[in-house]
Amino acid sequence: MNYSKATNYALHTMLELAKVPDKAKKGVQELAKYQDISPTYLSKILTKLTKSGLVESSPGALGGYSLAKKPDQINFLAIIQAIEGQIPLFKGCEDKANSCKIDAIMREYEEQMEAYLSTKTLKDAIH
Amino acid sequence: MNYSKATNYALHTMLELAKVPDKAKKGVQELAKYQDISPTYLSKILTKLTKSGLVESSPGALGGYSLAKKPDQINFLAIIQAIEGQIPLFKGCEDKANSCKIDAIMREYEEQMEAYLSTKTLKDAIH
DNA sequence: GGCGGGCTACTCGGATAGTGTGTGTCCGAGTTATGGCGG
DNA sequence: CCGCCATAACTCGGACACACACTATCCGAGTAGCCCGCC
Repeated sequence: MNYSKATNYALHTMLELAKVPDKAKKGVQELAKYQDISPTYLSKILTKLTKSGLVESSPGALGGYSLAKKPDQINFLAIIQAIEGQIPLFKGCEDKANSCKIDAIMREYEEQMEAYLSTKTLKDAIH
Repeated sequence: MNYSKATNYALHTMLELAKVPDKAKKGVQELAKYQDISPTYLSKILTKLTKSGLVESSPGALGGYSLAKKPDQINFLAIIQAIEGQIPLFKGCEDKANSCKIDAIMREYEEQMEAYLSTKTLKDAIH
């Protein structure tokens, strides 16, 4: 139970994109070199971020990626869920109906965590 | 990123042990049948719980497992960490020193989660 | 000088391994209550 | 009737397959800017 490396890469990549002024484009090569990973792998991560509507891609020469929204409108939860998926972090006992208190506690726990991550935006990460 | 099935089994097993009055013993066979898993596998889970000091085992005939403490003294965090280990759920950038704001946010997030799970005990799960 | 085609740099997406972890099973060893046997 | 011993039931721990997700790479396809040559 821990977040994948891809989530870490995604957060740092988003932070890099947030640092440049006003949605400027950055190429995968440059972003990958910053974190010492292969550009091809980072490309797959960026694809997920694009499909989630967090970044925008410009194909062709001089292309690259840029933020789709302003840094203060992108929260951590959206980034994490874009990579990890929206799977619940605890699969309770589906069969034994609703009498299971454990499920209730874990579900409440999950909601609280999502609420916390929703309040943290990229703007908070740029000091 | 989600909790393993073993954690789910562990929580339900602990809950079963908490339901019987005053630290009564229960065999692995009985506990396993309750969740439709093999007794051998559940035995491995109970071994981890024993090493963490959450349950006590009685070898020999008529042996079994029982809670080591009272239900209101066993919180969810202890059970989860006994199974999952105490690994941090987010490995930040160790090399790039302390300037990384992402690490700070995620560390704070982790602390808040542990604080929440510490307040929930087995007693809360028995209604 | 203007226009079009090839070139290049970049993203996009799928296919494909390697690797590690979680899941589950099997087997032998150690431990203790129970029942039987002999004294 | 009492004590010793074999047996059974259970836990304990390691070793071992198997499946799946994560990680990472490679390759082909598509797209857009740039340069060169032709008209």
